[in-house]
Amino acid sequence: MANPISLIYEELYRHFGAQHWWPAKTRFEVMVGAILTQNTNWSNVERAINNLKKNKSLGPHKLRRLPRQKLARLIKSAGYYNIKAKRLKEFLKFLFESYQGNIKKMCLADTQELRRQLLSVNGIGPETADSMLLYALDKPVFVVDSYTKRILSRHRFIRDDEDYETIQNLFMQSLKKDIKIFNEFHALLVRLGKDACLKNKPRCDICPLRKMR
DNA sequence: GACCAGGCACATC
DNA sequence: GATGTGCATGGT
Repeated sequence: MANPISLIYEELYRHFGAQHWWPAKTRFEVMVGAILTQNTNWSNVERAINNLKKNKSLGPHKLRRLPRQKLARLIKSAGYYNIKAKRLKEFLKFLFESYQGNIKKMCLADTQELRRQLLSVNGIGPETADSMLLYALDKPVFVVDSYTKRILSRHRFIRDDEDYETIQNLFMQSLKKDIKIFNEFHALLVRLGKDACLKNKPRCDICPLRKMR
């Protein structure tokens, strides 16, 4: 298991410790959060989620009944609120048409089939689909996000224009197919990415990965 | 006031 | 098929 990718994992885990992701109570809350967090700071998403909870709307049936305009108002803090309200409605339409609004049924489906279905929903791209699969449905899929790309390309493990699937395959072929590791690793990469040291500089002297350059 | 944040779809060339 | 643009709030 001594490949560069698993060494990165071990180094980040040693440095930051467990991240306890995804910060949500239910599978449905994870899926809603996955759409709301698109290109948006998590603290803004939390306000939106809390508004949905206060309004007692954070469940498949309740959210489906909520008018789109009302939904948009409640999730305003998450930014792009009109488009995200539309995307949530598209997702709910899929959830009810394919699984009768029942997430347990969704869990029973084949991973690759589910991924293909999620990607066919307008507003759900690879990162959102994979976040749902891993963090809501416990499927062994690695989530690639902008931090993952940036960190790996800064450290010269990938080209900076490498595509999603290639990066995902790199992780999935280098690691044990274990949802706990996939969960923790992605969260650790986000944790590292949030560190100021990597933001606007190609290198940083306190980066826990500096030895691996 | 500029810049950024746990993307994605769509237009245009 | 690559590249550009709209979507929008709240923190630094």
